[in-house]
Amino acid sequence: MALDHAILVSLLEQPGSGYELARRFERSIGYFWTATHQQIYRVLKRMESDGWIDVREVPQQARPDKKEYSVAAPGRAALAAWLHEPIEPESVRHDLAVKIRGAAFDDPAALIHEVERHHRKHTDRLAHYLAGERRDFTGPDAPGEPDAGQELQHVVLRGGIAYERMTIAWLEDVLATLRRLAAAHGTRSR
Amino acid sequence: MALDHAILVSLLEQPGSGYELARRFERSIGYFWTATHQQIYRVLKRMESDGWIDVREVPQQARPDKKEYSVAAPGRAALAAWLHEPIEPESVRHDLAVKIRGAAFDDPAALIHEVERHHRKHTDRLAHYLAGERRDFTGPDAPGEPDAGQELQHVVLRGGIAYERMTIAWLEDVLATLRRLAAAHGTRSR
DNA sequence: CTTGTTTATGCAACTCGTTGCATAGAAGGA
DNA sequence: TCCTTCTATGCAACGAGTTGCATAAACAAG
Repeated sequence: MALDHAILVSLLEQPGSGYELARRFERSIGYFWTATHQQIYRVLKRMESDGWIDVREVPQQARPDKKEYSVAAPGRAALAAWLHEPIEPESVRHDLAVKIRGAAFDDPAALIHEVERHHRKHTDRLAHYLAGERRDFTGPDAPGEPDAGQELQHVVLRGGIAYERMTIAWLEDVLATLRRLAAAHGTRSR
Repeated sequence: MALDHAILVSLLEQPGSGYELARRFERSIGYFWTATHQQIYRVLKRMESDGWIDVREVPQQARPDKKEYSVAAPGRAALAAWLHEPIEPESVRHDLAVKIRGAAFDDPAALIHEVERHHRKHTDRLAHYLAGERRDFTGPDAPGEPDAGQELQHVVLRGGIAYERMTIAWLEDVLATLRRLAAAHGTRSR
């Protein structure tokens, strides 16, 4: 049930509306947690009725009004309590690995394009992370003396970068294996 | 909905009961997909009524009878169809990263023990994977001429190994960051 | 002989996540 | 003028995943 807490952290870093949160979940928070706008609105409603967050109606020109949420004291306490609880290391859900093992019962060569597509996506994501890192942390426009929040955001981003680099290298390993199998199969069937 | 397909792959690699599948999901398949026995029994029931898998009652001595499932032709066809569909790269769910960013609004030092605990767990898991790799693929008792299925299982296992190594290195980065922040905080508060 | 462990299967209730759809104001282009 | 896009919020239904509990046969330990 960490979506609650992910939203609380995001609102502590910067108050905002459900819509703004949804966009953050496509970017920075989305590096390690995904959520759709429906999920977010539902959780916001629940947390508001529980008194964890406050709402403020913000009239806007040139666009619809929005509800800006910010964390209230009980929400902060709930987050602190969660931070002190131990959690289990994440459970993995890797569809592509299922496909790779499944390819043994089908045509391994047919997977090559799919794996190449994933390789491109992860390469793009890595470039995006690295651009964000230069912009916010290591580039010339980055703040000179980072505070604790920035240090922690940076170490999480470094995790995302490490993950993408590892994944890209592994996908290249997968591709080499699939191509070797495809070649061997071609030889045998002739 | 890839649990169906993960089960089909596992049953193709080796037919078995719901209980046996649940144990595989704690081991090899569990490297990239998790499932509880309730989930597994429920899906097995559905796939059986859809004609994707066949059941065989197997009487056993010294333990309760079991139902051994194996993949039927329609199940194999369903798996093949899924293999040819493109899938989106996995969505990440990393509670620990939420905690790390949340620590900016609490005490970063309080997270150190939690991160150390995760570090130990991942170190154990890596050792377990490496033992499995030696046993099944690179050790002296491993088969000399691996078939396609074994090659593909090995490349997936190499992915698990790469993931654990990357995670362990990142957790060390996180620990160094937390300790630096804790020391700076201690200095400032004096 | 009772208690605990392993194998083996399952129901019920609940929460979480996904998908499809609906509404609505404002801006910009065809 | 109509169509699309962007901002902004939300409902309803469904499917996936989790948690707690229940049953039962066999064996091992006390």
